[in-house]
Order: sequence, then C-alpha cells, then structure tokens
Amino acid sequence: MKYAEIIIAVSNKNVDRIFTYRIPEKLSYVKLGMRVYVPFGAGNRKYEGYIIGFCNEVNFDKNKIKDILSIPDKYPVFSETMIELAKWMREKYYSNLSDCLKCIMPSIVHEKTAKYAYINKDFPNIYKIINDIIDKNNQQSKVLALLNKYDGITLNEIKIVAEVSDSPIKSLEKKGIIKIYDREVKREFENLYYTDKKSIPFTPTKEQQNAINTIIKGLNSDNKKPILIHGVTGCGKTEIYLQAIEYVIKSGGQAIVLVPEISLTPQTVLRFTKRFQDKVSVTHSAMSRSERFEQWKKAKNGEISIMVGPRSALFTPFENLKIIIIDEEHENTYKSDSTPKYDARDTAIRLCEIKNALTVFGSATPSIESYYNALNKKYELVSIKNRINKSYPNITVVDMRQELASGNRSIFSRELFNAIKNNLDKKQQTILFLNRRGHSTFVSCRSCGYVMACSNCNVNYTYHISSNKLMCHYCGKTENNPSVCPQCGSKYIKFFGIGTQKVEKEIEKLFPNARTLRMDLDTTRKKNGHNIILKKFSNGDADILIGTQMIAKGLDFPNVSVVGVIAADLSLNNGDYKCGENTFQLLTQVSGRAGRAEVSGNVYIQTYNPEHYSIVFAKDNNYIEFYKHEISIRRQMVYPPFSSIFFIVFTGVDEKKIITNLYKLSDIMLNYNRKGLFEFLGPAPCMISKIRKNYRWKLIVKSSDEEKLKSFVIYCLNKLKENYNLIGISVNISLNPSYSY
DNA sequence: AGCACGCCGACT
DNA sequence: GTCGGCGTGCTC
Repeated sequence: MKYAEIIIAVSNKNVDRIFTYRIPEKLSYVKLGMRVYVPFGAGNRKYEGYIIGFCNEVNFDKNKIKDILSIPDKYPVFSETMIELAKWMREKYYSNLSDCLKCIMPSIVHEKTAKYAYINKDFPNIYKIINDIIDKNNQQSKVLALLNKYDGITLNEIKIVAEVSDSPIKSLEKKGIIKIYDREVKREFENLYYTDKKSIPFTPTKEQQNAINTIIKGLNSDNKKPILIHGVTGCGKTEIYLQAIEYVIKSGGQAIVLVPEISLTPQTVLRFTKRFQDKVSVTHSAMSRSERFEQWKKAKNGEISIMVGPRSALFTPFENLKIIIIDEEHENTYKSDSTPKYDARDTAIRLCEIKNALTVFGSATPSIESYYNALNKKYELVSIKNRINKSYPNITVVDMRQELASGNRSIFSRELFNAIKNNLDKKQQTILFLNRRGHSTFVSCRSCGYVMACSNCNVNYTYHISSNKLMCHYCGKTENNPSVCPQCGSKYIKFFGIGTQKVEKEIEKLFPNARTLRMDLDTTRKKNGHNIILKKFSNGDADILIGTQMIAKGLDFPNVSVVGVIAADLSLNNGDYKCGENTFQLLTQVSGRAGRAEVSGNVYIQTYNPEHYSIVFAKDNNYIEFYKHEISIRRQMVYPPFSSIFFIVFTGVDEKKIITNLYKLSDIMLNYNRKGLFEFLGPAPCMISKIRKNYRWKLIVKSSDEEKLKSFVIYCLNKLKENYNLIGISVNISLNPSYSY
C-alpha cells in the first residue's frame, strides 16, 4: 500500500476526518493501529496521528500529499476492533474520532500536556512594557492584565477568561513579552493489590447454578443477548462471576470485569485475585501510567486472562475476549463525564457485538433502563431471591414529623438514639449514613413533610439563599419562599442543610465516650484515605462510622449491627428525575451493611416522607414493586427509557452572555420544532450554578426519537455558531446524563 | 490546534 | 501608504 489513512491527534471538529499520507520506503513496516508522527498544516508542525486504514489511490491533488515522518512505537496501540468501537463511540457520544481513540489507547502513550503562558521576566523593563500595553486598552492588554494577576495559566483559560482569540497571545509571544511552555501532569502510584492464598470454588446453590448455566448457554450461543442478573444483596453474585470466568478461561477465553470504583469495593476485588492469582490484573485510579501500561502489555500478549477495573478497563486489548461482566450495573460511575462521554454499559454491549462475546450485568437494584430492557426481552433476565446464610436486617422507618410533634428537635429520633446507646453498651459497631449529595437545599415542612415542588416538572424546588427564592432547576420557574406551609399552615417550613460534620458534633455531644470516624470527601482527600479509615473501623478502633454514600457500597464489617440513615429525604429531593431510583438503590445498599454475619442487624431510616414509594419499597426489600411504580411515573412524565434527554450546558465567566446565548439557542430550537417532536425545559441554572468563577446554565431537550434528537440539537447549535459570537462560552452537550447538572 | 491570509484602523 | 492587530478558513 502506498498511502496511510490517518486521524490527527487534535481534539477539534474541523480536523475530525481522515488525512492521507505517503508511506516512505523505510517505514513500509507500518501497521494498522500504530501511532505515527506527521507534518501537518501550513507550518508542517509535527503532530501525532493514528493509522486507521490504507489505500493505493487518492481522489485529490497528489501534490498535497506529505510523507509520514516516523513511528514511535514497536507495535500498534489499537486493533481493528478498537477502531471500529471508536467509530461507533464518535457517533453515539457526539465526539471526534481522535478523542475516542485516545480514550481507548493505553494512557502511557498519550502524554497529557497543556500549554501554559508565563510573563517573560528576563525581558528588559518587562513591567514597564506590560503597563504601557495595558494602558493602550487593546486585546493584548486583557491578556497581560490576567497574566499579571495569575502568572502561569493555560492558554485555554486565558482565552475563556479574557475573551480573546489566540492571535493577541501569539503576538505577545512573538514580541517576547510572554513565554509559552508545554507542561505535563504527572501522577504517583501505590500498589494496593497483591495475590493472596488461592480460594477454592464454593458449591453453588440452586439459584447460583441456574445463573451460571444461563451464562454458559449464552457463551455458547451464536445469537448472544446481554444477561441481567438481578440478585438480592448477599446472594453470592461474585461466586457466579468467578465460576463463569473459570469456564471462559478453560476454553481459552478472556474476561473483563468492571466494578464501580476499586477503592470502595476492595473486598470484591480481592475475591478475584484470590481465585485467579497471576491470571488476573487489577487497574485502579491510584496506579501510575507506566504501571497501567505494564498491565496493558500483559493483556495484549495474552499473559493474563482477566482484567478487573473501573470503566476504562473496558478497553483492555484482549484478543480472545469472551465475556464482559459489569458488577453493580446501576452505578452512575459507568458514565464518563469527560469527552467522550461514553456509557460503559452501552459500549460493552457494542464491543461484545463486534467480538461475539457476552455481556453480563449484575445488581441487587438494577437501573430502571436495564430492567426495562430485560422485561422487554432485549436482555436475558436471571433473578436470585435468596441470601446465602444470612437473614435480612430489620428495617424501621422513623417518621420524623412525629418526633417533632413530640418535641424532639434533635437530628436523631428517639429510636435511633436508643439503638446507638444500646449498641455502644454491647460494644458493637454502628454506621450512620447521611446522603449529603449535591449542593442544593430543598424546602420542606417539618410538620407534615410537604415538599415545595415545581408544578411543571414534578421536580422539587431548589432554595437559593442569595435571592431567598425557590427555583425549578429543570424549567427555571421561580416562586417566593413561603413563610408557612401551603398544605398544613405550619411555620416549621424551611430549607434543609445538614452535613456529616454536624452529625459528628452531635454524636460527640450526646455520647462523649464514643469513638467516631468520619468518612466523606473531606476526610478521604489525602492519599489512601479510604483504606486508612476502613482499616481503623474494621480493626475496632472506632464505635461509630459516619459517612456519605461512599460507605454505602460493598463493604462488609461483621461487627456492625446498627445502621442509621439520618435523612433519607436528602436524596429524594435533589431535583432530578432519577431521585426516586437513587434513593431506593441507596437505602437498599446501606441496609445491606447491617448484620452481615452472626450479628443480626437493625436499620433505622429517618424521614419526613415515610409513605414515599422509594422508602416503602426499600423497607420491604421489594425491587419489583418499586420498579412497577417508578416505570409508571417515567411513562407518564415521558422520562427515560421512554425518551432521551439532551443536556446542553453553557459555561462562562460572563453570566449575562451565556444566558442570552442560551436563550438564542432556545429560540432557534423552538423555531425549527415545527412538527413538535421535541420538548424543551429551561434555560435554567445548573445544579451547581457557578464553578470557579464560571457560571453554568443548561437547556434540556427531550424526545422519544434519540437519532432525530441528536441531529436536531447539533443542527441548531451550528445555526447558533454561524450567527453569533460564542467566544468565552464553552458548550457542553450530553445525552441522558446520570447526575443532574 | 495553529498557521497564513486578508481586512481594518491608527499613525507616519 | 504602511504596519500591527485581529477574525477566518484550511490543513492530506
């Protein structure tokens, strides 16, 4: 072949296409999927490129063709399969091919650099020159004023904050007033997982055997359907995975196991390393790039057969991939929030289609979408109803309205208080859970439990301290903050806002002798913070563990017999159509922490909404009834899976500018929505309406036709870009995001 | 992304 | 007229 078809490693829609280069004689060994360096653009600047095809003829001016410069690696960094997968991701997640390929490639090869600008202090009389330019009040002065304040920021930040194109920055560099350097972001690592004594397969229960048989049948079928294993907590799902993988390995196949987050599920991960020892490799976020690259090479060379890791482990280059297992399928960590915004579940299914492999999802509380797919025969459903050697905890729902009526204004109900007290006396451990997710506060009545909600959206209002107003974060509607409850007239209607620190202080006040540990974003920020806290707690160095949802996941502490949910309402009212689902999943998970071994468990769920379906069905441990209720709401409100929702987010320092342009976009969309195929909500401020001086507003578009929706949104965005100047606005779009923006 | 081209206003 | 600054369009 004379020419190579190359994707340039530049993240920009304008260059998101194939460029053809000549293969020089000395580089004739070049292979598909290799990285290359090529001259590109008028300056023949050296760029990285990826070979995605070859050809002998071109249909444009041959004089334009340039030669490939060099090949940096000994082997291809992705296979034909991965190129196909990347092409699919480009379409599905509205991104460009180079970003998708970068995402799939081992991370060692794409150095993460950013361009930083600095004031050139070696330049004679530099500050006099700077002040002269600032006085002239031109584009360059904006750049310099910014650099004067924050020396050494990225070019991207300058462009956004100072609202300039790159021309004035370039001019300043040419004059020698500023300098621009590439700087690399580096990471440290620590090896946390090692192979221990080999574990031996258990004899499966009837239900486990049935699940294993279904997987084996699926593996041997030509027409593979994804399998959803819906199994109650503690039903032995991991053993099913282990035995299915055993089968795969025996027939020479390879397996990928995705887990939500390694640091939060160490016990599950150890089950894999114990069973398969050096055949298995684990990747996690604390690993260095070179360490991960080692694992990548081992996988490529067939030295390992199993990869356990977070969603990025999906791109492990196994030649004989036969199965992808996604544990805790409902977790939102399976959706990426950086470009390309892929969903590991859809992407796994696509990869399995290409590879003729089998996808297996597992969860005690499957996502509504997945269970819907299973009931509609898109997935095969396997249900496991019995726990192994474990009884269910006793779950008590405590009505906090009655506590208030009885004069108890503490954050602990009398029942939970007594349970903690007794547990301390018995020297058993307690977990207190507070879902402090999201920064928003909602307004509710402490007498009757009424929650202020938007009539348009069936979504609760968010309280804005600055304006003392209620606002719907879906459609933008505002209302005054009521002084009395519209339902019962009580004056105890106010916004909610307690955090884990407050819970810790209360415990110290009420139980001065109790030893407490707090686990949340603040206490785990430092390296290995999770493990230190968890180890202390499992060693019995503390009586009470207080934490956010990070303590809800698959942890197993045999001595924990009381679990308290301080305010189940916090996750019920986060202004998202998924909040009912999230609450049910969270309560089920948290309850699973109590009484896992000999000790029987008691769970106390404190709430102002004891009759809310998410709480009622979590108490009864009844996923099926919960699903029926939730799916009827989704159908009625036309939320996923009955529609697709596009979030368009504008971010920028100039709030007025992002709002006016988002309204312009909304006008364009309304104008082109002649057939009424699309439904709009907003513009409205994002959940977190300002991050690092950048305001964030969103527009939501809904439709039952995902393909039409996608092309409509892209078409309208292009119209906006053609007619208005969007400098200083960063446009972010994503489909059915898992968290509310 | 980053380069050249061509337009435009300010200044000799 | 000329020069520097700035937006725009193209890149195998």
